[in-house]
Amino acid sequence: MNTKEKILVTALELFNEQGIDVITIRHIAKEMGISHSNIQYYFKNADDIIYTIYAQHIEAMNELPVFVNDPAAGLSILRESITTILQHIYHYRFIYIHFVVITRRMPEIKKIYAQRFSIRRKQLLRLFENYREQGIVRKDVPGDVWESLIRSIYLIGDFWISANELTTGLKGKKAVNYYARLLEDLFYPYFTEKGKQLAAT
Amino acid sequence: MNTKEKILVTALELFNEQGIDVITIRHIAKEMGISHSNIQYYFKNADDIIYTIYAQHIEAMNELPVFVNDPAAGLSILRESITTILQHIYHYRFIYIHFVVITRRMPEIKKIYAQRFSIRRKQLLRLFENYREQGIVRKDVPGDVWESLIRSIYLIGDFWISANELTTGLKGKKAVNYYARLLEDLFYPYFTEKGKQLAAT
DNA sequence: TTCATTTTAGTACAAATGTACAAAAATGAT
DNA sequence: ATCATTTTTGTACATTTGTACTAAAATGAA
Repeated sequence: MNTKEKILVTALELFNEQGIDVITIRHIAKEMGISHSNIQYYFKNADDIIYTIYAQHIEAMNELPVFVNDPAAGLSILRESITTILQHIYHYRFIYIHFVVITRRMPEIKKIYAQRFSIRRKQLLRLFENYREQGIVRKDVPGDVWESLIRSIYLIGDFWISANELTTGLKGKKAVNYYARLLEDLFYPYFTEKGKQLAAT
Repeated sequence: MNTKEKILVTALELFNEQGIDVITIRHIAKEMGISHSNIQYYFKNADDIIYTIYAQHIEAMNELPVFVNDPAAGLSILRESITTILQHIYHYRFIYIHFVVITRRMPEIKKIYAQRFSIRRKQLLRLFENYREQGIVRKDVPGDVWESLIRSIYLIGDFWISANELTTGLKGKKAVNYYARLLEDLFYPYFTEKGKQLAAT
């Protein structure tokens, strides 16, 4: 691992533990045992590091094979997709803790975020349609409500990290599992009898 | 309005507009046209102001007559309660933007938050039970799922402000109405036919 | 009016941060 | 081994912020 990569790893660790309002380039340098000028050689400032880490995260997320939609898609796809995504989010949790502040300082990130949302929204809508056709979820739910559900899923997906720190304070897998379950429970009332049976297995 | 009150009002405005990571005591003083030492006379530091504003907010919230539960409680109670609460949250929106950072710096706030959650949770559980007995919502939903629903409502309630800034960027009443609707839609699949009819009026 | 108290202002200082720059050290191709 | 390039370090400076302290101004009771 070269210096640049080490900086990114150390920065991620410190940001996750203490927050971007506390950690400066000098802290990262001290933690690594190098001079802060050395970090400056690779990154203009702390925001530059944050941006790079965010880009890494988004790239990793975009490459995930989640919500893949084959005609006989089961509920495991939904479940596994949720867990995988939450794991990635947990790994980069500082981003979500400081999401608004980060986007205020770096508006480009907002655009990247909006693109991702748009893609995932369509994926989810298709998956739900698929489930409807398979009789796994109810057919009597208006389109508006599905749209709202997707918004809610996204909102929870983006801020469960913050909610967790505010309340239960779960760590690692426990946190991921707890909030994966919360998201799954959001679907419960949409299941048909068939859906419930499928969900119980 | 005396100086102390003016400080709180000005601070709230600046925090809401620009964030606690940007606004210092000196900014508030400049905005008010007074010396920063004058602010220091009333508040030890910026955190002291934030804490005072938070306490104000919680006090106002605790006095709200929301989720009141009479035997024939209709859906309007739920709806109006949601809107009222979201309005208050919007007024103090900077708190929710910086919630984690604030609680990290002032752990007492976490305790106050936990108390509030516990009270509201019971209120909501009772209201749901009431609705179940009235046949407004379904009786075939496990207790776990109700618990999850409350958690989700709370999570969205605490972070819709952030989500809004990240995406739609709605202002004032438009924001409140949009997210009130989002929360209401969360209930949709729980309604019985009677509930749906009631909701449509 | 006098005088104690409250309120406001001015100033000063240490610490931290972002930033810039020059020099030293390390690296690697020839 | 030489030398250009890359990497790393040390230092310095302006700015901001929290904080403390003193003095001035305003207030109000006697």
